[in-house]
Amino acid sequence: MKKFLDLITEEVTKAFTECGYDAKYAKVTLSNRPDLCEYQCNGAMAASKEYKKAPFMIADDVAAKLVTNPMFSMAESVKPGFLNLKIDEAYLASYIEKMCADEGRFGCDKAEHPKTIIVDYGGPNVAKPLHVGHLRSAIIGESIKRIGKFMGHNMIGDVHLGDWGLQMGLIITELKLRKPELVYFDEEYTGEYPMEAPFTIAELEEIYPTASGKSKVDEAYKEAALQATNELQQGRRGYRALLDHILNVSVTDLKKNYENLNVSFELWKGESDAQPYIPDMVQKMKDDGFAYESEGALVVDVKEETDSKEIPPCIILKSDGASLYSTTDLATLVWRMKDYNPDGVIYLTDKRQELHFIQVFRCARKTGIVGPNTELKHIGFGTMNGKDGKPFKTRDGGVMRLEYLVDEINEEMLKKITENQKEKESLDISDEEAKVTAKVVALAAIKYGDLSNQASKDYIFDIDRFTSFEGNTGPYILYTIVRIKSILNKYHGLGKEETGAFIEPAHSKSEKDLMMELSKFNAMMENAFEESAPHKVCAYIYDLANAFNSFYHGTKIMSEENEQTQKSYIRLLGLTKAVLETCIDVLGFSAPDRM
RNA sequence: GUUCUCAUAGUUAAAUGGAUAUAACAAGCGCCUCCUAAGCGCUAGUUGUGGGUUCGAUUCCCGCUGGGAACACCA
Repeated sequence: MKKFLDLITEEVTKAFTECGYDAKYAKVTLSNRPDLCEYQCNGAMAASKEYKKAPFMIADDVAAKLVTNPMFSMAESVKPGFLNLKIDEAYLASYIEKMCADEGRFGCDKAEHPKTIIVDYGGPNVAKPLHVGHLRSAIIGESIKRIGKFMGHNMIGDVHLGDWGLQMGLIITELKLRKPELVYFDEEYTGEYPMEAPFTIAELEEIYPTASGKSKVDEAYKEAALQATNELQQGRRGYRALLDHILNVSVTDLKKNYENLNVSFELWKGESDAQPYIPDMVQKMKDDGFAYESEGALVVDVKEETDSKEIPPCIILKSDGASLYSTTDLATLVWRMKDYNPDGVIYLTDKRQELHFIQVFRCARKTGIVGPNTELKHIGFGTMNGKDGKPFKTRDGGVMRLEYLVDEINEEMLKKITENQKEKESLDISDEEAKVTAKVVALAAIKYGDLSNQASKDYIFDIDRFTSFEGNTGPYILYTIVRIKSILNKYHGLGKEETGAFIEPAHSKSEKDLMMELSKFNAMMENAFEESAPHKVCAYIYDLANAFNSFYHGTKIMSEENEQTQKSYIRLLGLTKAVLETCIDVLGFSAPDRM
């Protein structure tokens, strides 16, 4: 279905060319003066130079053509050369009606040429609990993935576990110290290893920081850990078996935590999955003459003529021959290209890693790991700060576990719902329902609070503000949906049906405003996908919720006497609800029935 | 030191080069015999600084000031 703005642009373009002006000046935009008009075209001012004519004369010409067009209820030229347009109510209603009929899509067509895009987000380390630093990657990545899916693309989310390197050696070393009798440490052992892990997730979460702490003060301990890491990488059987256990135990726990955030991954690959590809990749880089030795390390030059800053070479192997971050990321690209040949790979990390990705991307292109048809994109997000503007910490200054943060918001929300329940006893919400609802609303508060900001910017995670639930918040959006559900339930509860319903031209200003917002849906979603910008979806549903609440305030739907008009209202409500629900779904949260 | 990035109301955030810069929170005022007042309406208040490009700049370019960040063997 064509975008509303495009339909308008087509008509305006016709008018421009009929008057003898170039089509390129017929650029229509949403009005930034809603008091004067709904859409505007400023092309006359730009055209005045070429045609050596006063801008308002050009605008006058075009306006004269558009006045008689049934698409517009108003087309006027305003000095110095603005062309102001208002949409005809009947035309708008017919567009909204088409949106209603387009079930599930609401006028937003799927991509003609679906792309395969891998989204690399999450990035948790095994054996370590998720902390607030993982929140943004998970939330933003999940939303970008869902927006892409809605647009019809083949989006593949990969959690990209941090499951390689010294941390594994540390855990093995500490475990050996505590339980030397385990068969994993017996080099003579050739039998099957036990199915059950020799530790729980709670123990694992304690073992790692303990080991990490010891390695910093105990040189011999650190040496042992490095040795264990090396043996693991060489493929020592018992250690590989332990790695599998660590992975299993961790992943089970991680899945549970991500599930609570309504975040899921198609792939649970990790850094360790890239290791088998490293030797061949490195050899090829050497053979092709890209990789050379510099200061003891193996590097690939990635600087370009046009760089305004120094881009250091991409390090492929450390002086001691070991691989590192960039090696793993490059090797990961090797298997991603081999297994999926994606049209794009999107990485979500903290924006401080920007240079790393510039190096990796350039290196991947230069060495031919990634061809010219695959787009590599790094979305660097800003830091989640506390109220003081500094990185988010617990009250005693530690790193806050994600679970605790979520629990805290859940509790706040439950309090709020219980209070509301006391005020409106007619709602009759059970304790059980309140609990479930609290979780749903809390998640919306957290996600909307994050996603409504531009990803690249730092933002302030203010629990007090997010739990106050007024204004531009997730709960406000949910509340709007709940209101609509409530009316629809009442309507259907009376045994009424919408058969034969169609959208009537708006009966009021607020109803027209609501329709105008709805008409922007397809263009908004397309734009949000192209720019990987979930905050645009947030801005849209906020506007839409506002438009609905104004309409709701001024229109008594259940007491409307004209049956056909009431049906039209109900149909409009149904569309509003569906669009809002579609939007919050791509943002990664959902609405309760009551709150 | 070099480079990048950000700077908008008391606060938190918006704005493909367009008219009178948009909201929310906080402040003040009003609206529940009416579909959930977690709502609606109203009042007051902002583009760090100096230049430039343009008919027109929050937006593009250059300088300054002030925050944040990155700068080869951590991830």
